[in-house]
Amino acid sequence: MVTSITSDAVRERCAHCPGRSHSICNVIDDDELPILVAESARVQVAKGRAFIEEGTPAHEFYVLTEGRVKLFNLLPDGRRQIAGFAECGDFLGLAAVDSYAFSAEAICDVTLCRFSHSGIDRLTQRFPHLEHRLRDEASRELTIMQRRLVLLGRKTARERLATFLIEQSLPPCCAAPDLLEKEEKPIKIKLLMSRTDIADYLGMTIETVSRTLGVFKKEKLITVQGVTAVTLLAPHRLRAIAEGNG
Amino acid sequence: MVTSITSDAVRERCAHCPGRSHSICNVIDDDELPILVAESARVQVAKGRAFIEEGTPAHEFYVLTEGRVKLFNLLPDGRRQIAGFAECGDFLGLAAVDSYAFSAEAICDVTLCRFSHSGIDRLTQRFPHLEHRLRDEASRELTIMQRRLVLLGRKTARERLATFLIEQSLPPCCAAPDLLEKEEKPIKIKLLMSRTDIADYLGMTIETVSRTLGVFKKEKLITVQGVTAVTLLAPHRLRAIAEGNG
DNA sequence: TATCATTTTTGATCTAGATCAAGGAACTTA
DNA sequence: TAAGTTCCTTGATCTAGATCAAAAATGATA
Repeated sequence: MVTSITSDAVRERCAHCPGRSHSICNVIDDDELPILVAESARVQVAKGRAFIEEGTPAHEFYVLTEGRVKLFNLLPDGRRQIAGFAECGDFLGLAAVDSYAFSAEAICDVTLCRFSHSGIDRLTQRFPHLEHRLRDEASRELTIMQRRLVLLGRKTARERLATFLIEQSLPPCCAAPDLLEKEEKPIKIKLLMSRTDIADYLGMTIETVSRTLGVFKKEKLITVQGVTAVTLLAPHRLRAIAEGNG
Repeated sequence: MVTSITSDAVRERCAHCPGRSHSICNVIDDDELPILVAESARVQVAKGRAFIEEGTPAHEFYVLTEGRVKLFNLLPDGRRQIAGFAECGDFLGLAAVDSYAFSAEAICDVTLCRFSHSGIDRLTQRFPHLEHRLRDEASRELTIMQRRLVLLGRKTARERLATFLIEQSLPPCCAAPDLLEKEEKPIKIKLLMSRTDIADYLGMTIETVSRTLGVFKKEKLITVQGVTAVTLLAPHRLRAIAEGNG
């Protein structure tokens, strides 16, 4: 009786999980969810807390189910490069050979599902297509990385910020700015990260981020409400700038 | 009789393949090589020829078995970011969702094994651990990407070039500069790519590459014979510079 | 509601690295 | 061996973005 209740509760956990549809979990049928649940643990991480540290042995994967997380690397003197902002459904931990190649810190209060490597091994044994799904996930990340290299290596501050704004305007799981509709209504976005985070993500300083936003404002490309709310007035022009035209 | 000869010849092809031990092929037993061969085609690409073009539908993977390849992205106005230089044993094509996220061009005459996606699907069906091996390969690439983001986003020209020289001094398949012996004898390396390629890899200009090499020469960190031969006189100092100290 | 702390914006100045412009080397071709 | 080509180095100058320094806005605390 008790186990049955638990099992139901546990299935609920996945069934209602906001990450379910986008995450790797979407290759597991509903009726097999208990197996998934058995191999995972729900974890809460408070805003500002790091839960993966670069260089430590990688024994776990995470599926982000609620909140946002920043992934980053540090140089010995404190210079920081943010590799990305993970959101609901994202799979964390692929960028690791024996130890993690990055650190992860919660931007707000966060919920994750933690899987041990051995747990994932058991799951891939049981659900062979999960392994393929993981490869897909890795491929997706690699394509994102390619674009990021171009951004950091070859784009101007203006182009970087435009790219960032466009990225932020895209729905989760759609990481391809080019493949988007050309409709021209303003897009409201909420920046959930600080200017410092934006700067460290784009490889620039907070001052340049601030100034460039100022320029966009003057050019009527955006309006800013408060600090975190931005409206993209001319998404297609921003997209052009992001791609190196404009 | 003929088929038997072919089969032998074909097995030879893999058995003596310089990429065999490092590439994904190393998860296939010798006696199963014919299956691998049946799904692959040997391809030759002449120096300077591109064989993967960013944005085109991704239907194939490649294993590089001889020569070197540059992987890159272009902006519409011609700015170029080289994501990496592939070498013997490297697996190409993971950074693709439906279409390739990068272009690939032979730096010298090159030999590759081409696999169709469907061929790889058949192989992973037959050899389930191959799928895991592909994921590993992707993970390895992702860790390299992390380091590259730091380089492009946060390192100085000096640090970038030091990183590059150290990278080039590492044996193929060892992509972790930190994990290396501290021995201090000079290391001779051969740069197989042009200054332009180096610049586009490091996110700088050829002039800065040239000047920074000049600085390293003056500081007795390196000597240069001709254009392509470089001797690292003080690898550990270069390593320190690469990591952001020095 | 006032005070303090933090974050962001704005301004003034500086500089690493880009750009522009010649020279040199090194490779090709005849 | 000479004459192009192409690639690399070196020098002079410029500039995008960094750094330094306040002011303004936002948010937290009491």
